[in-house]
Amino acid sequence: MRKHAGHTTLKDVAEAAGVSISTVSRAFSNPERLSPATVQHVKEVAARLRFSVNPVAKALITGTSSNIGLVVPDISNPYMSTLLKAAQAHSRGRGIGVFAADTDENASTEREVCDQLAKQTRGLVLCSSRMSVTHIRELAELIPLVLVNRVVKGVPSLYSDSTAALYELVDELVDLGHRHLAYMPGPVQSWTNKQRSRAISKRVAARGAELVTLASTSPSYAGGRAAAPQVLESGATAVMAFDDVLASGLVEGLRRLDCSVPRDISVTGHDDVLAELVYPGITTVTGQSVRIGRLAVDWLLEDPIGDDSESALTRVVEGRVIRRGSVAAPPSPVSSPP
Amino acid sequence: MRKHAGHTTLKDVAEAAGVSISTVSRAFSNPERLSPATVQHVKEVAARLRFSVNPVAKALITGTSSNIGLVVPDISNPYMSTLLKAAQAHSRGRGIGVFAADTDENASTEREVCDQLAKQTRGLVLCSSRMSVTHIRELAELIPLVLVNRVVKGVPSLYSDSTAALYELVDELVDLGHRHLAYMPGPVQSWTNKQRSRAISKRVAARGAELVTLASTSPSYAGGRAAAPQVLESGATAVMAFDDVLASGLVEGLRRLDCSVPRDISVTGHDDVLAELVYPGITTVTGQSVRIGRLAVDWLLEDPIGDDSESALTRVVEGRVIRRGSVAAPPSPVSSPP
DNA sequence: GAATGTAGTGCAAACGTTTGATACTGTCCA
DNA sequence: TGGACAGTATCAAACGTTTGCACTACATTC
Repeated sequence: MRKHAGHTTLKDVAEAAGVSISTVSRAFSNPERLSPATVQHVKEVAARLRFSVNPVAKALITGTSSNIGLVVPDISNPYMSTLLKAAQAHSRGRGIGVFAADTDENASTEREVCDQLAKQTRGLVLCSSRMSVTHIRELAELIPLVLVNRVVKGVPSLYSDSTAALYELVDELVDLGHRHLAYMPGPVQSWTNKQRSRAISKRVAARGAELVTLASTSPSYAGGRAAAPQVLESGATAVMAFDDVLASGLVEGLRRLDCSVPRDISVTGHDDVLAELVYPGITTVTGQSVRIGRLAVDWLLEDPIGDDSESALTRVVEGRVIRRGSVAAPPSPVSSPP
Repeated sequence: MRKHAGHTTLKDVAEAAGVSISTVSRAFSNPERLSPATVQHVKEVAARLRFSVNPVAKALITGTSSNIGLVVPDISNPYMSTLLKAAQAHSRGRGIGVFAADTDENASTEREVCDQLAKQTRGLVLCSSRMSVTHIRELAELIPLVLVNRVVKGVPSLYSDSTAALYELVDELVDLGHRHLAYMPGPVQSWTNKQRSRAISKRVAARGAELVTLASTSPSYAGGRAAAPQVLESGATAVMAFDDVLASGLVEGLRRLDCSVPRDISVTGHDDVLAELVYPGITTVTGQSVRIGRLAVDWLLEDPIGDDSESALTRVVEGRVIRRGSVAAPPSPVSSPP
């Protein structure tokens, strides 16, 4: 900050321009209350002195800052980095800075980070928060909040609903002849994981097929890869993974076991990130990261004049299926010799 | 921030504890100047009132904040997200928050972002900065800076030097029999790109082989994939890519052209991120993202008592080769029928 | 020609801290 | 008994803004 070099302040500009501090301040924040001539003069002097207002002093006096915080469990997940990039670009367009923080999937780290952020930002976007409902509510008392991909009653919540898309996917798999499906779960604390799991098991049951939920692993590529033996053991002919990261890890793990996707096993992912990077491309559901990133920022910055009814506190974008090459009919059963 | 709820202040605590504001302040910032009894009493009251100091007021008065900024050209590049995570975790351990910003590979966005950040942070880590030397120097006057993977005279610069590792890689390729190598470049403004390009062409020339530098593409997976036809056309039997992202894109692009890695063409990457995710695993050079992230933070936070000699302004970590499955001997030339 | 209105500008308080200077209270020693 | 000296605690100024209020000067109205 300063100390390093004497930043120019309102006072410097005021002296140089021969006006009062308030006048300089108003030249920037409230120019219509000044004569056009004064405004122009002040702005010229300010530009010459390379003045720009000190955001921390401004934040202190106005009680609000031009920064928002964005908290994510894991920024190396491409879904999150895409969302962050979108949110950031969008905010910049509105003169708002984004304070991004990674919590390493850890609820208590998340809490610390949020407390820290709450006092320096105008609001927080919490992505896939791992905190307890209680803590989230508590935080919401302190600072405006938008929850992404999680719903907590009474707190603005924005998520991508992929129920319909997952139904569609299950239907396609069953229609292709799959009778034994598996679900590869994401982080246990994840709200989204519960949603996806529920949607899938509901539809699989409705279609009279069988679903086994695999043991939960690290929500990473390595985690997905490591789960491959477990998948084979389960006897499933199609695996629906929590997200693309797990799905692509699984595909690689299966390959190492000489099991080919989609010939031997079908695999689906979620979020449509990374899914086109691997071979074969993975059939997935869009996660709408870009759109959600922008919407979250907009909502957070919205004037809270809107009604507070429960329905107004939930916003949804719909996911849809993206078909790539990781799904096929199950291998025809080869009767093993008795 | 506040306005939403009445944050408790020093004043509130002071009243509740029956002491002066300064005493409360010192209970936190300078407890040895108070009697132990007072300190304990104040801290109890403060805890009961859930008080914690307002960082913006503190920043204003002390002229320094407990936040640092970290600026990256593209956070979705796994090298950068790994570095960010490391820097952030490390900073948190030291009570420092990290303000992360993505510049979309754009020098002018970067400049804006830095100016904005400069006034609210105690220092900036600029990763693979795309700004001009002039702008960087200008910024360094304003605020403590650490440059990562770029060297500018007079400004603290930290980078991973992979010259030796690249020499080693070139040697291995040539020793395997490759005579026609290609370099797939990264972003043109990238300092690292120049370094890698120079090291490779120097060594290839020294070994009497031929090197063609491909046209530069978007530094993304899609960019690498799209360059595959150009690679085939070049006649090279081994391609050294700027980084793993490009390398893995290229492998996929080649596969789509029915060209197998490493049977038909050898490919190497750089940074050791993503390189194990794809098939085949890509032979690469470590980028030391985690170590660099931590070192950068440490350096930025160091008391600047050290000498300012030129040598003290450069810190280096060495890259080393990681061998995976993407390198082999060139295919034996099949004489086409006349 | 006095009263009123209005546009432009300045004064000073406030935001929540930190911190050097200062005041208070004992204790100890001469 | 008085003075010196710690050890504690308070006072008040400062950081760089914003903003309600007051003030000036001039134009307009009666």
